[in-house]
Amino acid sequence: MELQEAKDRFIHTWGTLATQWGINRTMSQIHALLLLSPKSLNADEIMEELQISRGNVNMNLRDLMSWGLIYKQLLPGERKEYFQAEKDIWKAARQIGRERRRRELSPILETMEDIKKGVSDNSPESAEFLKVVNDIYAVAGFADNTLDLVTKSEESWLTSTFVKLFK
Amino acid sequence: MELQEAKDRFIHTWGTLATQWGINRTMSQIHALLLLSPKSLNADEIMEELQISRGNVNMNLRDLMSWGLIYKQLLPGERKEYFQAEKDIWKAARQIGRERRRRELSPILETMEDIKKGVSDNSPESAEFLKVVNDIYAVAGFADNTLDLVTKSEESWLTSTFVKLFK
DNA sequence: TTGAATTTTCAAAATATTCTGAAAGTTTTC
DNA sequence: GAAAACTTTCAGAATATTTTGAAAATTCAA
Repeated sequence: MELQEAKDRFIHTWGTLATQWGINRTMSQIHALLLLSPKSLNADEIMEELQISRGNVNMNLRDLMSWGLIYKQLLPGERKEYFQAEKDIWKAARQIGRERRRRELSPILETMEDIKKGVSDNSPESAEFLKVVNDIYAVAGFADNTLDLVTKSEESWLTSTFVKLFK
Repeated sequence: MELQEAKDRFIHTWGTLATQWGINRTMSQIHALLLLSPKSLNADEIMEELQISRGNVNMNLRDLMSWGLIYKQLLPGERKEYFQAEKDIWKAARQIGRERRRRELSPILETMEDIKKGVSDNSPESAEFLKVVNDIYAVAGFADNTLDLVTKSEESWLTSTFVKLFK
C-alpha cells in the first residue's frame, strides 16, 4: 500500500535524522509513529508496529513524556495505558526549544559562572582566560534569551510579525 | 597552580557538556584547549596535553576545521602544522549556527519534500498524513530562516537592536 | 485480600561509536 | 632521488550507548 509505505518511510527517516542531532533513534520513531497515528496507542501496539521490546518502549515513552511531546491517556474501561502525541507541531517545536534550552544552555551558563568564581587572582593570564569564559557566558545567554523569546511566542505572531519584520 | 586548574576544569567540562548535545567529547576538548591557548599548537602538543593518540587528534582537528572553528597555521621555518581556534566567540557561535542549519535542518526540509512528492492519491488518510509532513516542513523552515537571520547578523547589531526591540 | 493484568526495572547482550597505533602516504630537505 | 619529518588512514580494541527480556513491582477487579 502506497500511503503506508510513505508513513513507514517517514518513521524510518525521522529516526535516522534524530541520531544525527544526538537523539535516540527509537525515541524518535515512537514519536513519529504517534504523530501519524489518528488514535492513541498502547505499549503492545507500539512493540508490534516497530518490532522492539517492551522495556525499550516503556523507557522511551517515559522519555518522550519528560520532553512534553506525548501524553498518557487512560481510556475508560481499559486497563492499558494509551499514548498520544502532541499534534500541534508548532507547540511541539516550542516544547523542544524549551527543553533544549534547559538541558543544553542552562548547564553552560551555570558552569561558566562557577568557573569564574574559582579564579581569584588578577594576573594577565587569568584575565585572558576570564575573557573566554565571559564571552561564552554572553553567547550562551544570548542564545538562551533568543530561544526563550521565540518559544514563548505564538506561531501566528511569529510568522506574521517577526519574520516579515526581519526579512 | 590555580589558573591551570581552572583551565583544566574548563576543558574537561566543555567536553562533557558537548556529549550531551551530540558532539564528540575529544573534539570539544581540543577546541577548548585551542580556545584557551594564546599560541597555536601542533598535533604533538595536543596529544601530550590531552593524553590522546595521534590518529584521534588528526581526525578531530579535521572535523573542527570542517566546522570552521579552527584554522591551520603554517609557521615559517616549521615543518609541523599548527592550529589556532577562532577567538571571536560570537563569530564561532555564528559558525556553529550555520553548520547546524546545514547539517540538521536542511536534511529535514529535503526529506519532507521528497515524502510529499511520493504521496499521489488524495484520500482523507493521505490528507491527514500530508498535514503532518507539511507542518514539520513549515516548522523546520521557520527555524532555518530564524537561524539564518541570526547567524548572518553582526554581534553589535544583534545585542543593540534585536534584543532591545523584543525585550 | 488474592491474583491476573499491566508497568517498571535492570543486568546482561547487542550494537554503535570512538580511540589507538602502526603502516602507508605525503612533503620537504639535502 | 633518497631519507627524514610529518600527516593520514584504517583495522582492530576499547568504550559507551541502546536494547532485550525476564523478574520485580504496581495496579485493579472481584
